Amino acid sequence: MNYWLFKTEPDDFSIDDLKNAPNSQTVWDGVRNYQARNMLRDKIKKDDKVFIYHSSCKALGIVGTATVIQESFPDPTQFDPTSKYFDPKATESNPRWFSVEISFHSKFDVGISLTKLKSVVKLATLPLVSKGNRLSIMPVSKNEWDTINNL
DNA sequence: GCCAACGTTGGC
DNA sequence: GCCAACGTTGGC
Repeated sequence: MNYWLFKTEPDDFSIDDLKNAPNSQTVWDGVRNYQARNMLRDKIKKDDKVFIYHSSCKALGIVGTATVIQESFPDPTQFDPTSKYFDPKATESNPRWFSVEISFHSKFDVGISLTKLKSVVKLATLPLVSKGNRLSIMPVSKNEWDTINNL
């Protein structure tokens, strides 16, 4: 099993939105970065665990966890002309962007702030805490996962 | 709102 | 394939 961190802007889609979604699940769509795309397409597998991170907001931090329930399928929004994620260069036979579906697992009573994460020496390898990082999907090692869960 | 860091685009 | 210009991300 592998571990991941997904960023989301809570004004757009928060951990509560995930929890309150039908069946507490959602298609993780709209990722438009090739490095993140490759992970969604090739690496992220059913039953993998995911930290949900709130970005570009007041309370930056990890706010809960989710589980991958369906792996690697074409992101449907790339084919939808009414979607802001529509990509005219993508075709059904040659999709450019991929998604996974995740299910809510837990919401932390108190989020783990970015400041806190940056203060933990063992988490220095986490891409999230490095300057200029822009990956919206990133791998988390088992050690990092356990460390964060025990904060 | 600012701006550093990074990714993408497109001319050559 | 290089790289300047541009666009976006995202913390502060």
